Amino acid sequence: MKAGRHRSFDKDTALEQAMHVFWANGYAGTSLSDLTEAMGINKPSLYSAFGNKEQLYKSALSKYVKIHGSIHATHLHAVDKCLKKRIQNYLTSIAAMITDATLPNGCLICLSTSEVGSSCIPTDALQSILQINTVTKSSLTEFFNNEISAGKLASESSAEVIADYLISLQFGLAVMAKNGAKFTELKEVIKFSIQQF
Amino acid sequence: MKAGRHRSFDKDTALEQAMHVFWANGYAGTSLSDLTEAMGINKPSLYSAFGNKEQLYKSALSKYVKIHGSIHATHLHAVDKCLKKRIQNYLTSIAAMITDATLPNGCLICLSTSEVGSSCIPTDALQSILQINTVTKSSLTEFFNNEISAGKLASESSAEVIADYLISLQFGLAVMAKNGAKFTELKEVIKFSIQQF
DNA sequence: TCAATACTGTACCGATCGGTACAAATTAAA
DNA sequence: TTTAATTTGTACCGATCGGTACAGTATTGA
Repeated sequence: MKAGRHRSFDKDTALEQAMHVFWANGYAGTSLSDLTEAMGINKPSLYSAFGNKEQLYKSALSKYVKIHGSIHATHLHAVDKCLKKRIQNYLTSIAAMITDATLPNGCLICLSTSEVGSSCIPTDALQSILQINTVTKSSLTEFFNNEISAGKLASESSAEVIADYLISLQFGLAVMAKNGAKFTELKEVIKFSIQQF
Repeated sequence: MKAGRHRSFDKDTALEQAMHVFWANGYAGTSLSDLTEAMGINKPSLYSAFGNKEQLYKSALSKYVKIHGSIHATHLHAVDKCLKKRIQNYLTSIAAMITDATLPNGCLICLSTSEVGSSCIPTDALQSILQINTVTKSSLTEFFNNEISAGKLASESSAEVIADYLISLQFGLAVMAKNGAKFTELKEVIKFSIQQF
């Protein structure tokens, strides 16, 4: 056990609370007071545990990807279902999350991407955002290439384009959720949007 | 002619420059210094001509809808083309704008909608944003209902759902543009996304 | 018991935030 | 030529921004 006074808060739950604040307000719209209030700690504790606002933001992005970003892809790999149904379940899983009443509306990655190019986003944070989107695109592209190879998807469009289509849909649904769209409405949109498959 | 010193700047071009700043940085990410610098005026001039930051923002939103929001719908009503082609042209027109190198990336309405729910957006501005999206949805719904009545669109989904689908696509493409997507990439996505029609 | 170590709370830092008071400057009407 | 009206630039307002110095308080190991 290390010497010295113990941290009086749980670092992981504090990070989760910070993530929720960024998720609701964006990077530019979040102040340190917003963060410390939600995390239940004061500024020196925040800075000693997480660095600064930008580093906390990057940590929050990572946590978001781990907790709320990666789960949906499991629906894509449910081998017993047809491709169309798997994509529908994938998108529906996202739609459920971005309209979940116990969470902020929308998607943190979509919101962060919307802030790309804003003069308020520090360079390092910007790189994190672009990196996350790059990973998403390449894993979706790989997925669709595998489906094409397996003969489960025949399209004039490349796997890359179809990946872009899915990502566009995710982003679009997330903004719709910000606008107050309900889960049932998004499910209807999803049903309509997957007729190509 | 009214008495008193004349305004030394053109109110309309100043508003247009303010619109570009909000378009690039969002409401929370835009400071008065950003605005006055871009507009080439100082704060008292800004306040006397436009009220305050929030009112200037609402004026910028209106101007955006007028200049960059309403034009695309003309493609939907080109009677000589089939519905699918008209929708493609509509979306392509949007894609061209949100990737136009002479303008900020993305779409101001999409960005504003992403900021809905953030604690930084004043209530009045929020109402403006929601109102714009409501108008878009109802006009698209009306459009699709007319197409259905004219026998040019047969779908299991209602006009409302199809309208939501188009809006979701617009939002999604706009966020893709923020992420650095090129016009040619978005055109491919659009081609894939309109196969239902 | 006593250093050494690590976290907490208070109180502050300079910079910037949105917004304005006020005087100088410019204009049209009297 | 004066008067009234309007805009301009400067210089400022209190509040909040992100960030930190420092003293006090726990805690462990010696």
